[in-house]
Amino acid sequence: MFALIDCNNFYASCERVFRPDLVGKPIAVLSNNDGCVIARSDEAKELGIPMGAPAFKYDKEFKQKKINVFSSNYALYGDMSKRVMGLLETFTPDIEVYSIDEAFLKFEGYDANFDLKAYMFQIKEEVTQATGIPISIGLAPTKALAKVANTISKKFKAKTKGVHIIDTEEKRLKALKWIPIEKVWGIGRGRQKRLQEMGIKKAFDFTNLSDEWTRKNMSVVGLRLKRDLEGKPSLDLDAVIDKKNIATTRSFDYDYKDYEYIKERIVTFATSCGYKLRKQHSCCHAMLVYIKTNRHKKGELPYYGSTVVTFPYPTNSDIELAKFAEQGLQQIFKEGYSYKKAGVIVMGLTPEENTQINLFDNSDARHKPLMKTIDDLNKKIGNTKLKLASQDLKRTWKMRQERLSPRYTTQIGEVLTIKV
DNA sequence: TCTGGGGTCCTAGGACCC
DNA sequence: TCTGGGGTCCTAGGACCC
Repeated sequence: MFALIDCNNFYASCERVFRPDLVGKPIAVLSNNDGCVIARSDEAKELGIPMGAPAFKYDKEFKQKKINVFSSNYALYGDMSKRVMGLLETFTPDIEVYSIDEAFLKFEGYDANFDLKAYMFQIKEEVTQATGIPISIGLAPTKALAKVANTISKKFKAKTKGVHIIDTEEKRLKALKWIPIEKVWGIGRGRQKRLQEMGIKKAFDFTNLSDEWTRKNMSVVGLRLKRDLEGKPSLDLDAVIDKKNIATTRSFDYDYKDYEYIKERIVTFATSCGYKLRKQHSCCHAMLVYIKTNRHKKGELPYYGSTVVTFPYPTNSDIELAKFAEQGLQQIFKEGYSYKKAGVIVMGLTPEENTQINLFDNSDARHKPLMKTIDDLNKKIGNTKLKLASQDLKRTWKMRQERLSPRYTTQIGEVLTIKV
């Protein structure tokens, strides 16, 4: 059996852990730059705050409805996630951390007499008790069905108490006849449209299609999904492996035309990728650089420029990455446009140790100890105090975060103080 | 003025190999 | 007239996820 465990309204719940006065009150969490709503508590959902709502359009409503609004606090969410996942690992060795707030657990070889249902409730209680984060659990013979079960557990919270199990054919059919096709894991906008045109409304209708049709029109991905929904396990736990791509991309606070400004941003994104690469002991062979104009602005010409720079050698040195990033930018930058967003994605990742030595062109060997020194120093004296000369020294990761909560669990200066 | 960021997998087609 | 058969690797683009 597979369990899909997911944290309820995760970011909003994290904010609530250290603010018990907010229990029962509406909470909304904003994206980077305080752009739009990316998480809501149940209360905020009931007040009609939609997912993705642009913050500047909803400011009045936030005030009127007394919604507690927060900037995203990834230091807090990341740490809370680690705590939850760490606890889940104590219940089974077979676990796949699927996202910051979700994990699949696999239960294999349990005795028929073993009460998995009671075990699920035990997990739920222990996690909530130890972290303060409420969770929901779906348990079923396949991953896709566990996802369905999880949806049901949340939709009918009063009845399920946050745990739903699909362990009989009857329950499977009931679930599939209930769940709308667009709510099924793996059915996005494109496939939903096609299926609905064919009159398919529920997951159950989808499972009635032939394997041949599904394979032909939805590739093996669709077919695996269909089998999984039929209760024939076709998706297994994915091993946790190092990332294959690493990206740093940001929207700017305003639109910018100036090459020097964009260059500084791109270089900073490249060094951020370098840091993430070194952290997982990888080098990269190539880098995609892109810039784009503001798609929401009317009357201005839209432009999207992107290019892939391949390197003669793999590297994770900020200095070299910055150089390649600038080369890429020069290829795509066009005067006269106002840019709103840019990004750097490093690709072709290889392990740091066994990089191939090239006869003529190699990463500067001196950079390795230099980068280590920089990383260590930054760790000691504060995040990204030490920078490349091509970065702006005054700029401290310019992001609007006007309603940021304290980093309660990762900064000693920001832990809760108790007054006696 | 203000609209997020970071990933994965699959397929088709081209280039190239023996 | 008739023009093999089987691979690999890479890239771009699509679809999807949280």
